[in-house]
Amino acid sequence: MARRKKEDPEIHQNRIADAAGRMFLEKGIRNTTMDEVARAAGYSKATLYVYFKNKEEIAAFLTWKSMKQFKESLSEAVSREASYKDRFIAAGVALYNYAMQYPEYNQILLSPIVISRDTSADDCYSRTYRAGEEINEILLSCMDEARKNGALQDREYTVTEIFHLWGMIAGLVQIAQQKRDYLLLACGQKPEAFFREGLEKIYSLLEKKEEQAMNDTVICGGGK
Amino acid sequence: MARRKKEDPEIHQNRIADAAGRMFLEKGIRNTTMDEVARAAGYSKATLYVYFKNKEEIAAFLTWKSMKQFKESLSEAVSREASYKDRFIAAGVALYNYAMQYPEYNQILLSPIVISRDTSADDCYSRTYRAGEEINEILLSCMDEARKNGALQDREYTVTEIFHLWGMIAGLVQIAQQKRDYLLLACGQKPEAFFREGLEKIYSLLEKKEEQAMNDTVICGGGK
Amino acid sequence: MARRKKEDPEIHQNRIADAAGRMFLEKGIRNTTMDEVARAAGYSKATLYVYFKNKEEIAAFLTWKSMKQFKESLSEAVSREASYKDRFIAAGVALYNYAMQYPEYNQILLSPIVISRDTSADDCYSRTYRAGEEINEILLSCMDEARKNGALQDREYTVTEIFHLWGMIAGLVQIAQQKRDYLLLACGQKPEAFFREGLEKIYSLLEKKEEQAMNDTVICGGGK
Amino acid sequence: MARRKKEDPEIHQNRIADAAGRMFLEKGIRNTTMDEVARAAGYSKATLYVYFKNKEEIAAFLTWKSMKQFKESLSEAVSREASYKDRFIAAGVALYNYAMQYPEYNQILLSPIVISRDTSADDCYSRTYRAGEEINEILLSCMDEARKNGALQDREYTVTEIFHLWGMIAGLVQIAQQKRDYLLLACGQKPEAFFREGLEKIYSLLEKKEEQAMNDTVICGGGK
DNA sequence: CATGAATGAGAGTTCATTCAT
DNA sequence: TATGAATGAACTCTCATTCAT
Repeated sequence: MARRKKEDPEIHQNRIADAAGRMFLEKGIRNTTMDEVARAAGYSKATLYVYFKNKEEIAAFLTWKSMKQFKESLSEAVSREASYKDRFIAAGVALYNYAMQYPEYNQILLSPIVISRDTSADDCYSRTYRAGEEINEILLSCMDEARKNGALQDREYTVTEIFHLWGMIAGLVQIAQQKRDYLLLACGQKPEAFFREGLEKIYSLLEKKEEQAMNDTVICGGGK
Repeated sequence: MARRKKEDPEIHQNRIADAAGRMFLEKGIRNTTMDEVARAAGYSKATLYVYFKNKEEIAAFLTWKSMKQFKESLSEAVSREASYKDRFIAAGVALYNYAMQYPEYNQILLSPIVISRDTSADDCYSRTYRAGEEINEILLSCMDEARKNGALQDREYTVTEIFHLWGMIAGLVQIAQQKRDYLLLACGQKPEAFFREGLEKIYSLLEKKEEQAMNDTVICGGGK
Repeated sequence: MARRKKEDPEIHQNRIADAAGRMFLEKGIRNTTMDEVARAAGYSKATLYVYFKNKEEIAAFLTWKSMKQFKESLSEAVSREASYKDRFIAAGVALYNYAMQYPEYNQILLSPIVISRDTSADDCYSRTYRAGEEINEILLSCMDEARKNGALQDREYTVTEIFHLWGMIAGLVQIAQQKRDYLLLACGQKPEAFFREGLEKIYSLLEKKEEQAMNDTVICGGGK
Repeated sequence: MARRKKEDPEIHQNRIADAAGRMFLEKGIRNTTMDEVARAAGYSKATLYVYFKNKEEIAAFLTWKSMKQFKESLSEAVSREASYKDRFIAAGVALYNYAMQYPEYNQILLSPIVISRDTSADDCYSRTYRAGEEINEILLSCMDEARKNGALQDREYTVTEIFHLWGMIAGLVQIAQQKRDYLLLACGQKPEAFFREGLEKIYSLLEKKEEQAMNDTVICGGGK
């Protein structure tokens, strides 16, 4: 009873963020006014400013929450699949799904990072940052395990490499998402297929050479 | 005579766009007000709206111009280099440089394309679209030539593949650009180096390799 | 035609100020919202901020205008009356009437002066300041003339003295105005009569009186 | 017991009022928020409203307390001095000092009185009102005594006259206080000296003077 | 009694865009 | 064509005050 105080704020924050999230998805962040958020959340506008510094912070909060969700779906994905390749694909697909579900938060995550020197800070920017680190951890350990089991080329996988892979995959997602109509018109290809094929190519960069031997040519031929 | 009338407006458009371009680079598009653009261009604010439908169109116009510039640096890049690998690298670097110079226009190019069914239209969206197609042509013919000369795997290169490559590269650029500070801190790596390494990896996907020759089927079979 | 630009702003300023003035009189400055002013003036709120920096500036503008009005009624008052005593009384009554008509602006005038070092400035604070100086001039020259004509004690009248008189009179006005109800209840006296009597007392301080002559010198001499 | 209950709230009221008083002096009434008062007093904001109807009432309470203080310094002043003139001057100076110390409460006292018909009421407005009456008493009896001792003109001194004097003096104080900078710049005169001189002039209105005697009567007689 | 929480209301400001001339 | 002027529509922020517990 007495210790409800620590939870209360979160309830309201979530209620507001939920409403904002709905509006943001529906109309986009920029086209959603704080008045609309307030109305949708059932609070007064002033109350919004009690729980969030401003509109950007609501978006940042939702970004963080969406990232947490993504992290979970990612770790679920990599632990669900048996083969290492399937894990890789599942991870990529998780990113793809995330970007499709929350395009705007994904955009925010792709914009310049605010590096918080203060690791003890607990604002949503810091949380987002830390969530990013956790995602890196998941991927790193996943690849390391694969390497040890002989599934991947036998070298140390570094954050740099993670970022290489991540960047490439995110780039594919971006094309699949943003150029969806063009892909359909110009190549007759659905974004999922486009992404999937690209993802396989990226995976081939990691594969051990012997087994890697015989694929590829057909892929693209068959892709269409 | 008739031509003269068509040209006059362009002078003003360019004058406005130049001024806007300077401001946009300096302060970013969103943080530049139409007042500032008007002042910098030496016109009244209302006049801006005579030559451009709105602020977004000014950005679109500048995006198109920057894209033209990029197209030229790209075709220069691929024609300058002797080896096909160098051409590939040069093309990637051209994109990298472009994104560094005009991050905001690059962002715009990465956002959803407005497909103009009306190919005869002459607004800057259509022009941008057509410029995009020309860039695709350049890359396609470049790769085709390489293939014919035996530098690349011997298969038909499609727009899809171009987009795969393009997406991956753009993804690397994005990371290099947006996560610059993080890369320096977490991996001690400069963005150029990060990008360069990733670019080489992507190139390796294209390289002719005896062993690599005959695979794929598997992927495609399992992939879908 | 071409030179209408210098006048236009004034028209709107006045229109806004008029509307604001009406509202201010009706509900008081503090209880009048900018939205109400905008509505009453027939402009949008944003337009208000085109012509006035903020609410305070509207009040300052109206204060200045009311002061100009007062200056005129004052100079009319002193030029209308034949005897010097009547002039003095008329001047006091002018202040009384002013304070009754515009209590809030009078309050503003009684609050600390913003001394503008920049005499070339043309904001309404500077104008108010200059109008104050002009009022001082009127009173000074009026008293000087009276002195020369033998109606007042034969000594130099200084700004300090003007302020002494002014302060006393303003003090009476304030009591008459603010303590109106109390005066009626406790002394059964109407504010006008109360003020009038006090004013006569103050005037007696100036009157030439053989005996008073040297008395005063001492006061002033001994005062410091 | 019954008394105890009456006293407890006062403790809190005083604690709050003290804190508010400190803030008010430091930042002015308007610029002090209830949050600040609450923080300074060590209560929650809502608790402020348990002990005071609203912010204005806190100011009114402090005004009353400051007035009590003034009443004491006034009665001390008039009883301390031997000569009646000195008493008069001391009374004026007491007001001057009060206004300098508590400009905002002084302003409040100069604003329209809330006449409480209900003399049994015990809110701070009534208390302030009664304190005002007591001050009037002090001044009246003081002047009456002076008259009886032949120091002042031999006539009945009324509340009206007290208010005349009071108004004039308060007017001088106001000028000395609010126009301080102007006086220094335009007349090179310090506010204290300015006030002192004016005060002496006002005193001269009361002095016994054979010739002045009947002059005054007429004025007052004619005034009504 | 004490208070955490919520809020109505309004100030101030910004800006892209429109419109009459 | 060019533009001065006006404005709708926000966002951001602040605060006194209320109310349920």
